[in-house]
Amino acid sequence: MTRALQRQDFAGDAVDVARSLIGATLLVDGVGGLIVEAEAYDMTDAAAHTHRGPTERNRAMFGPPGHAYVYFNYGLHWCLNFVCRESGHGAGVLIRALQPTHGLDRMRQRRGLDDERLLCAGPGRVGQALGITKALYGLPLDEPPFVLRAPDATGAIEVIAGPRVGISKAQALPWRFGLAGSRYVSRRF
DNA sequence: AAGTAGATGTTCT
DNA sequence: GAACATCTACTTA
Repeated sequence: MTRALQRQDFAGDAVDVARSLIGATLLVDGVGGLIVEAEAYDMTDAAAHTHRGPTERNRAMFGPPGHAYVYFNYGLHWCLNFVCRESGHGAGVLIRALQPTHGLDRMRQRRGLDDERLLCAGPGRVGQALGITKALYGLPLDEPPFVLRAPDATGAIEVIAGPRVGISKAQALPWRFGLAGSRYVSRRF
């Protein structure tokens, strides 16, 4: 059994937190898996929702670390982020892909798909598979329905980095992190 | 294998 | 009214 992540584990820089989350376990109501892809966003970064300061939508990102920031994207997809740094910094990590380990049946129901590899390979897919909605907005990550556990330390975790996906600004920053060799990432690095 | 179009609704200018 | 931290289905090869 690995260590449960505490709110303090999210107090660091978003880039550091994103890297350290690769290999961690994320469950929502018992459904989820290993985080194999995540991206960092920060107020100093033109691609971030928080770049222009606090708004109604991004309010949670300016709150305390270790909480959920959920947003509705392209009119279709719910995406899950973890708030980082101390309050006021507008930093966070977008969960982009999981290797499914828990509640595969539930994921298949919600996704209407059989292929394990496509259940959580992308932020919108993660949102659908885990049942992410506005109801989770601002909730702490160290309490139900969330379960977050540190990566299993028995195996070395090889993390690779690259440019983020689907943004039109700050494209050069290598703030996308992934588990090397994983077939569950949304795209190759 | 790679590229394009369409869906769909909230946020911000 | 444009942009948007995306996904799917469909085309072309």
